[in-house]
Amino acid sequence: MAVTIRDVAREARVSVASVSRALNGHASVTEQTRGRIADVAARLRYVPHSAARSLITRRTQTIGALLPDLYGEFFSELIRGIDLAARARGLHLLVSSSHGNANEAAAALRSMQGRVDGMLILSPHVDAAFLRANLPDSLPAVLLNSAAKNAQYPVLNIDNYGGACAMVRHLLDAGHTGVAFIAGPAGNFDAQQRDKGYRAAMAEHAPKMPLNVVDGDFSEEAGYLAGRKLLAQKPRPRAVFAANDMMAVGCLHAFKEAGVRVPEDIALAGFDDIPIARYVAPPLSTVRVRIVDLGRSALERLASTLEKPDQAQALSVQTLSCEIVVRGTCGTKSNEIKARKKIGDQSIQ
Amino acid sequence: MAVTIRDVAREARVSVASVSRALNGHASVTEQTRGRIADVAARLRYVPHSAARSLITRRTQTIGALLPDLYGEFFSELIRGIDLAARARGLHLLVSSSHGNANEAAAALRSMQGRVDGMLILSPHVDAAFLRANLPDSLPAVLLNSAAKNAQYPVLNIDNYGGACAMVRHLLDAGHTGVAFIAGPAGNFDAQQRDKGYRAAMAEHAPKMPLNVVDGDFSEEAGYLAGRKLLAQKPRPRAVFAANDMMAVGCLHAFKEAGVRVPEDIALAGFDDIPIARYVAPPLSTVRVRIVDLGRSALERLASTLEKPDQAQALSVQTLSCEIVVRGTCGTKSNEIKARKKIGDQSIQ
DNA sequence: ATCGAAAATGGAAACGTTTACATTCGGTTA
DNA sequence: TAACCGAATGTAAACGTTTCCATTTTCGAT
Repeated sequence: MAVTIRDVAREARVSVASVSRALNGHASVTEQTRGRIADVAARLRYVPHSAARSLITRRTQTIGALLPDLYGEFFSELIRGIDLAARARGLHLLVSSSHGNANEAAAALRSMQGRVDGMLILSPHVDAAFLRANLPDSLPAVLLNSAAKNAQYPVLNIDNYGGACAMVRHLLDAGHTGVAFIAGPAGNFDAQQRDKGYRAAMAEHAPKMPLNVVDGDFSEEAGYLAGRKLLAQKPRPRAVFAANDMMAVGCLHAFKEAGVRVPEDIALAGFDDIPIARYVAPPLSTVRVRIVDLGRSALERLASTLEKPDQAQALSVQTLSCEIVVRGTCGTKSNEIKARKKIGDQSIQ
Repeated sequence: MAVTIRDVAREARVSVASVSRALNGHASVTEQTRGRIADVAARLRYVPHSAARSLITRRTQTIGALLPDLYGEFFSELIRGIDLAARARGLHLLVSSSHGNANEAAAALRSMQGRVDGMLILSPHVDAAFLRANLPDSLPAVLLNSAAKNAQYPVLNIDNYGGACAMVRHLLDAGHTGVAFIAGPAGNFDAQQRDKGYRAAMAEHAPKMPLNVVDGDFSEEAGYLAGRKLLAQKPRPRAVFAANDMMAVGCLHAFKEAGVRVPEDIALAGFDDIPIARYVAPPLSTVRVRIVDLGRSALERLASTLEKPDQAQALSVQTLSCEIVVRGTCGTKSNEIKARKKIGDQSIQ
């Protein structure tokens, strides 16, 4: 049925070994025979059977991406970044969402076993114990936005802390005396780091102001509710920093609904710079995360680990910088394009 | 190194054949031995080597998705739908974007050869000739939003035509005497169908009104330029229907910039219902496409073809219905949630 | 008890590669 | 010319499964 290496060998009057060598660019095969073999292979439309090849080489040329979900612009961009880098290296990409559920994640991890040369794992929930239980030691992996620094895997994080600091500081610099914070879900690593950034910046630049944190869970709905709660506070906050953009958008709706002007009455800022941020009215000031770069870097990190497996460099934690984007909601005069401020180190430790 | 079926067999004091049968749920293996084997396998953390299995079964349990790009909410949602259905069936998902380039698409197709049991191909550009040249006959595939109805593959389309008709009719019913249309890129199948829908609806419901089509390419920028062009027309159009939401958003900016009120002075509508549509001011009326369902249906179609390969049902063209979503920009009083109107057949032909 | 059929199990081939090792073949050197 | 050497090519083992077929076991019927 399908044409195999044997067919090519027979047709080209050589052994299968020569075909293999010729097609894989090994040395020690005459230019002439190589040419003949290539011709025959092309004519027969020969495509090596990848399973057979993987069986003997123990390589699949595929990397797996385990995501908590596939919903929303964040994952879309992340996958795009990963795909970009993967294609540049001739690697295939096997994606799987785990729906947040730990059991499903474990199952996904197990079923990817043997199908991939390495894993990219993005899950705010995975801890070292989970990985030890479900990832064989032999399978290289890179963790994204993970708290598991104790693990034996390289970790790639967003500079949530630095970004939050910078935005809070920007709001304070703009003259807003009090800055409230809408927090993210409790167990989420990103949310925790942003919260820490808020607290640190307040402590440093407005030590006398009380902290003002209301709960949230990264959803638009939670942002809306938080917005209403903030409006009900007796001395109304002058500025609000939401732990992500979707909550900021919900909060903005609450403010509009109540007839509160943004940014005149209350300044507002988010985190992530999702596309929607540019389109709400007024456009949302936020902290930009270069998600595509996150995906790309993660894949490149993994790929280099794959190429030289015994490199100790793998064990470090890298942090990707963010930048604040000033648009309409935070009450600074500056224009969106000009007022970007680079923050954060490219890499820590 | 890795534990193989042999290790399990030795440990359980049976032959490899029995292990294989036990683990694959074949009949004719005692409940007792099955149990013992399962225990040993679990204890040893045995995971079958998928390449070895694929080699002999000629199945990979993986389907490939070829996309023109991974940019934007459309693909994100599509992948989500595909992943949802794939996981439900225990299939893996290999994604690859081709960057629109035909050569790259061909390369991607070739390199997926043998790694997948079937392909989902979304590309407004692929035609029958391309497929014949790059897809082996033996590889099942489902085409999405493709014009290639002459091909030997099942096709799944969005009801672009019906959706456009319905929206134009809605605008006319709302009392807007003239409806202009911002077209999409010339070679794009979706764009063509939406254009046809516009013309058909105009011909049927406003036969005396002249057609009014300006060029576009699905980008926000093109929408903005088209908006300015439309404002410059001597009898200014009363309503504008953009072939997709991004152009509608750009158009909206042009209108706002010129101080033209929407929907009082000009009504506006888009197509796709991307998330941003809800957040612009006023919220954009549009035609909703249930992208997740498109992905899900495509995968299920492919999976059923995989299960019974010789079914003739494969060759039909299926069309997924759209619904119009009335929000703020089209000058109807109705509320977003209530005013959805189901249109289009679930399936044609 | 014996037989036979059915059920359970085992042996070994096959899947399509890569690669270590063996062989052949020119050509160069003593 | 003999001996040798390196390059080119061939042979066959190995990778880890599944499955066909053969063999053994079980068990009910005679």
